[in-house]
Amino acid sequence: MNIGEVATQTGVPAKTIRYYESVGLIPAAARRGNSYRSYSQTDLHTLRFIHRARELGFSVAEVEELLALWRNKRRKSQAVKVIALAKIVEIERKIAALETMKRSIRHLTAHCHGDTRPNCPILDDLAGDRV
Amino acid sequence: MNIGEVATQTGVPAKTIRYYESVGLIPAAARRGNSYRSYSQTDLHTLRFIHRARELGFSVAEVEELLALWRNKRRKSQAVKVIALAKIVEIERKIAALETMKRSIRHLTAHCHGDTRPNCPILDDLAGDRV
DNA sequence: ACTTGACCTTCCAGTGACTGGAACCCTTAT
DNA sequence: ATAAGGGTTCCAGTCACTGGAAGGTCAAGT
Repeated sequence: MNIGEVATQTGVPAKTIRYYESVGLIPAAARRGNSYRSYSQTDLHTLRFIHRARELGFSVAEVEELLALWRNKRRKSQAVKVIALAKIVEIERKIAALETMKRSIRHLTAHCHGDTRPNCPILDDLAGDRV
Repeated sequence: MNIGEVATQTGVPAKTIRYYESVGLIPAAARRGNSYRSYSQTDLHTLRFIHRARELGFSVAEVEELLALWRNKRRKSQAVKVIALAKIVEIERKIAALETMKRSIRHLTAHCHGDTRPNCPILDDLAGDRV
């Protein structure tokens, strides 16, 4: 299977597949006629795994770990769960930071008239001119 | 005032201040004795504004807009509010995406024993082997 | 006077995870 | 024969810094 077809089948853009190969996340693809990359069903499967893990917020480095675990039939499910739980914590921290930002901005906008006059508490606050 | 002092006073690292200058977010600083950058109270004020805006999640490009608005005494508060409200929407979208990831991972971890055995529903799911 | 250490300078490279684009090759259908 | 639509490589750009090298400057202590 050519890279384009793999891209549509897995949702991973061709460019990204080549990128994954270049950084060693996936092994170098087999080549047909000395130029085109050729992919097997196993490759497809791997790419889908990667795609899904990336969607869940795992970094490429983490996906590498997960892939290794996936391939290792003697793995401990513990190892996988540790990574997943750590990711939840990380996501929660990001959400908390975003919530804080949102609250602050919302608070600011609540006091801004948003009309054609120049007076603006948002700018005043950013400038440190607390009223 | 030297760049180091400005850094401690504003919370913006010296390196970052130079970077801001290099990308034109702040004007080139005055120089003392033909080498050290020298900052005024106005510069401090601007850097604090930038710092706070960045903390709230505004991109450097957006901070540039906000700075221009701040300096423009004939601005309309509308313009500022539009930027702020758009940022809230953006943050909400990010939060929603993170919540989705979190829910998915939490769901997966709930079914993983996390012990020394290899069986792991997390990997099964990533691989697309839905049970 | 000399040295030490803290500060400053510039410039280049690296981060993460792609993405765009140029320049070129290959295949297939018309 | 040619055009469209694949594929290939490699380099540069994104965003917002950050690290590090190599060197200049300054104030204080010996």
